[in-house]
Amino acid sequence: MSLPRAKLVKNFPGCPVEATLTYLDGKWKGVILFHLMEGTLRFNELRRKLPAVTQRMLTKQLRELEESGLVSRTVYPVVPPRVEYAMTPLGMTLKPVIQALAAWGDDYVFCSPEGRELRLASDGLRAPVAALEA
Amino acid sequence: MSLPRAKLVKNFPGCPVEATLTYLDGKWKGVILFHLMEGTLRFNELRRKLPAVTQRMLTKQLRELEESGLVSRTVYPVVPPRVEYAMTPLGMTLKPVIQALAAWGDDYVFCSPEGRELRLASDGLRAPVAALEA
DNA sequence: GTACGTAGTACCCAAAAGGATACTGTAAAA
DNA sequence: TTTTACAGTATCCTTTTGGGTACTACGTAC
Repeated sequence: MSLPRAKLVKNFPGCPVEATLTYLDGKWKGVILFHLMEGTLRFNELRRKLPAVTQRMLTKQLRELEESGLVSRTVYPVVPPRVEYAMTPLGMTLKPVIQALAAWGDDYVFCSPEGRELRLASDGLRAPVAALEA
Repeated sequence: MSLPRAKLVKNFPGCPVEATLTYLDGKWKGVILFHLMEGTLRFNELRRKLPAVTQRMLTKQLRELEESGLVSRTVYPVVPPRVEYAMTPLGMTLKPVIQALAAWGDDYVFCSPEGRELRLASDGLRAPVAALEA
């Protein structure tokens, strides 16, 4: 739950930024939304796209997204169970936001060769393009 | 530090979104960036804009932003001390992201009248049609 | 008859994030 | 002379977050 963060939103201007961040908060929400933007996925399909997430965590994040109304959860009463996650229309309105986040990440964030660290394109800001080609 | 989050970024596609989020993480970074986007501020000026933040927290968040290279810190060796915080050119590249976050927050997030809760515009989406067309 | 895939829960624990409070030193103002 | 403003640190404590492991039920495939 992100209520602690939410609680103080009204205390300052600039809050729309924090307000949005409140809903994107949690280690996996970003990726989940990113993937669901491209289409409905079943629980384990999603899980396979996020090799590092545990079942518990995925469930938790999905529940939070569902509670926010950004993602819908449809249970088909069959056996074996079939549960589908999809963006709601409201969730879809986040598309420009997700795209902006993805674009900036693409341009300015590097995973170091070892893949264990993040780096920003810090040197004086030559073109983002150069950063990408490199 | 957001390294735990960073550590797994390379483990999945969609990571540019998470990567960006990594740098925006922390309860106050969003607002701080929002305010600094509009101009340089001294420590206590910033503090007055964020009535709810403690000194310790503000310092911490600013240090992290500085370490990321998004914000610069300039100390004038006078007494009483004068320290100015400003966006770096790299930080400025976040402007579209911050704007996207702010726009979505403005359109879809409400603080309840009592100001203690966040709500999303959930009812079927009468809101900004333009956002949907995009 | 055993294992597999489905979509989860329950329980416990470690780490990280956030917060409260008190303290620093100097100079100018009241 | 006491207070105020400045920009922080240091210490301790609580809350939140995230993760590990084990467990469920059901039906099908081997």
